[in-house]
Amino acid sequence: MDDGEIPPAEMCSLREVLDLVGDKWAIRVLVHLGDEPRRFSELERALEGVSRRMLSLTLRGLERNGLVTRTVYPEVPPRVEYTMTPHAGELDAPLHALSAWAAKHRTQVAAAREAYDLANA
Amino acid sequence: MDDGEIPPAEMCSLREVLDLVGDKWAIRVLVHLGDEPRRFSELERALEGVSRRMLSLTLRGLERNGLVTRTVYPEVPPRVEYTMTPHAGELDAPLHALSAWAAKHRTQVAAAREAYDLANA
DNA sequence: CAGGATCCTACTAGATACTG
DNA sequence: CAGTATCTAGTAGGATCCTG
Repeated sequence: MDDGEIPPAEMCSLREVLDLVGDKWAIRVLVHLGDEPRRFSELERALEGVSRRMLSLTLRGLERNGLVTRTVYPEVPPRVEYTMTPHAGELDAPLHALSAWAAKHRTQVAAAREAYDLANA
Repeated sequence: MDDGEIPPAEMCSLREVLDLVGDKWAIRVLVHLGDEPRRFSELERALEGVSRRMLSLTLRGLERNGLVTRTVYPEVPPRVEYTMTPHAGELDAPLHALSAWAAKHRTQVAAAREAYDLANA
């Protein structure tokens, strides 16, 4: 038995990451944060389709898990800036690897889907 | 502006992968499949907590997207075996990278969460 | 053995309105 | 500006029963 596969011990790690950034908006938020601080309304405009509520919840989750820093400036009108933490920055490489996989296999996946749907019409 | 971050073009790739394996059971199924063919009941026992329904739906989804092959042996009682496709096999490395990140940052994430919860008690 | 069909519930997320 | 609160529709998922 060759053992190139993922041992059960890593499973929980995998689930942990997905619980952190697997939902609909978390990754988009992180990607759009990049290394520049962004304001709430900037993100709201950039992430087309996100509701205020979901953006708020997503940011709170990311902040809670230490992936995003929230800074409030005591001005009028209020200004709040969100920044990626170094932890989140290190997620960049793994995410690249994932998206590379997707790019490479996109057509095959699409073809498989079409074939499947055709067969089960 | 240095540009180590993920360009928007990769965003959709990322979402695609997550749509493929981001749900509760897909990755666990893939991991447990490894390179050995597995039967439905094997998976059902191995993935503690999965319902028949969800295992069935998950497998169908993976099959539809070309990540899993389903083979029916015309025997009595019936035997069905599931196998990872090569495409899915190549997902291994990216997933490793992700779980490595989780392993490395687990304690910090946990600490961040505790701190956050404490602050917002 | 390997599921499909059905029912029912609990959480998710959108829309809208209001506040510091 | 940067959110929170409330209400509601849609969906994911568990339990149960049935079939080739």
